[in-house]
Amino acid sequence: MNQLQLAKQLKVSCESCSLSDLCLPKGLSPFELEKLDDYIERPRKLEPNVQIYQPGEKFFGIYAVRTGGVKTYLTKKTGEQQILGFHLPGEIFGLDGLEHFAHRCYASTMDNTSYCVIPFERLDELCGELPELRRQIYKLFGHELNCDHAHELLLGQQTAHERLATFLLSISSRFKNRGFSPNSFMLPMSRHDIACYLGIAVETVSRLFKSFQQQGILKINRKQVDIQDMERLREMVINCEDPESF
Amino acid sequence: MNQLQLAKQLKVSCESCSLSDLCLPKGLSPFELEKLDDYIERPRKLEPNVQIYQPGEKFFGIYAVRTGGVKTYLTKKTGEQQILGFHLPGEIFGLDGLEHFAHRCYASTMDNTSYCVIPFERLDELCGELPELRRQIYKLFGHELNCDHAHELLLGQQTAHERLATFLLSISSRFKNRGFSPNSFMLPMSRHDIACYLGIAVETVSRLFKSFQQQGILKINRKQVDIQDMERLREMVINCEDPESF
DNA sequence: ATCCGCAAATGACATGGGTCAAATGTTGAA
DNA sequence: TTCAACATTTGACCCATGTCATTTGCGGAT
Repeated sequence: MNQLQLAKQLKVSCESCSLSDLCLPKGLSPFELEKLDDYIERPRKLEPNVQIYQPGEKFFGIYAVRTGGVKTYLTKKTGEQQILGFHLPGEIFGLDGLEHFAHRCYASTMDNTSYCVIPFERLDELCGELPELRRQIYKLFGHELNCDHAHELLLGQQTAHERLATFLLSISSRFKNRGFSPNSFMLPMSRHDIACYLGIAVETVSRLFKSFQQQGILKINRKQVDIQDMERLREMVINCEDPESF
Repeated sequence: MNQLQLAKQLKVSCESCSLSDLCLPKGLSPFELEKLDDYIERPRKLEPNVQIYQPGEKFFGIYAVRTGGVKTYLTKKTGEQQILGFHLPGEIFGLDGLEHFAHRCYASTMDNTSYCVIPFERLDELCGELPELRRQIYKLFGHELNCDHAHELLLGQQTAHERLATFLLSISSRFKNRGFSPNSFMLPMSRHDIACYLGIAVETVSRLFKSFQQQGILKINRKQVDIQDMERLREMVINCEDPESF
């Protein structure tokens, strides 16, 4: 096998990627997809708890998670962090770099993780030619914004148990969308990260998991979650927003 | 004066708008500006507490505040709202509609307010031709996202007095950017709205204003704020983020 | 001016969830 | 297998804020 063939094999192909209908290429025509495909870097692999970027670092492109999980977060000088989002396979991150073409937050892996990088300059050039790609970018962007808005509602107005319920429903529906069971899944993040995302203390997360379990709403063993009463979980969250849609 | 001249006079001109260096057109060439200008609707005027859009409503375009002030918010079924952002003259809102081409949150005036609407379909067409306009849009997107991230940090990790200090610094620097005094300004929103934005109770806002005043940090009379010790205010907020840049 | 209605401030009290400390699990390295 | 380091759980205590009730103040209408 010569170099060329090898390179071709190694090259990531969006078309063949099992996540392509969840990721950026969703809705693009084969022609458009091929053009985009040429630009995407081969997946990178990282171990758990490795930093991908930090504030001030140059923005190169949009990241797409293939396997594992990534968290994005800000920190206070005193060290506390606020996790902004968890990014599961098929989801993207890195848009925080768009304002100044430099990142504003941190991104780290939570697990063994592989991801693609879509170089932004190339993507932007393509956007000039492909209206459908532009639309896809807008959608992606609007989705990020709406996720952040839902997170603000959670942080500003929900009680601790509402927050945890909202969180579980969100993870559940994201697994479901990806074809996995919505009732039984493995959380990719630590208790500490959950607490940090929800703006509550780790101890509170522990106590709430115990309480949910005692009420027969779920079974939990380390990171394995089994939702036993989805309806009760939904009743705990009474926003005007439909959590399914985030 | 014939109809045509009248129409031309009424037509809003970005070029002549005093806010143009804060708003979308910032950084566009005169040629690009003129093309964009043709599409922008004349400013609309509304009284205080009028709803501009609500969840589910079709997304027509990006809104730019000319005078007054606008708040965007989500609500829980129980009625509590979470204010997502305050939008002052020269600032934009409405990007929550990008995901599904329908809005996901509410937008209401807080004051007598006038605003422009930039029809999105036209804007998008122009984006195909004008790379510099695309870049401007990305910057806008990124800025919105970063503002929301800072808000999440505030809601998740800051104490009540840190929140109020952060809020005052943000408003102050936004007035400053617009050429007004950073030390003396009129808040366009009610105590209730401040509380709702900060995720705390109205009563807490009252008490904190009193406490800040007793400490000689500021003077406050209804909506008139005079910051007397900006440094102390800054010391109260110890994030890794520079609040000036939001 | 006076009155009305709403916004803001104030006081008294209650509590959700934070903090601290200790115990218990879990994992990975040697 | 054992140990060390770290994650998670549990318990006891308490404080920053929320809640509720009342008062005060302002601004618009008459």
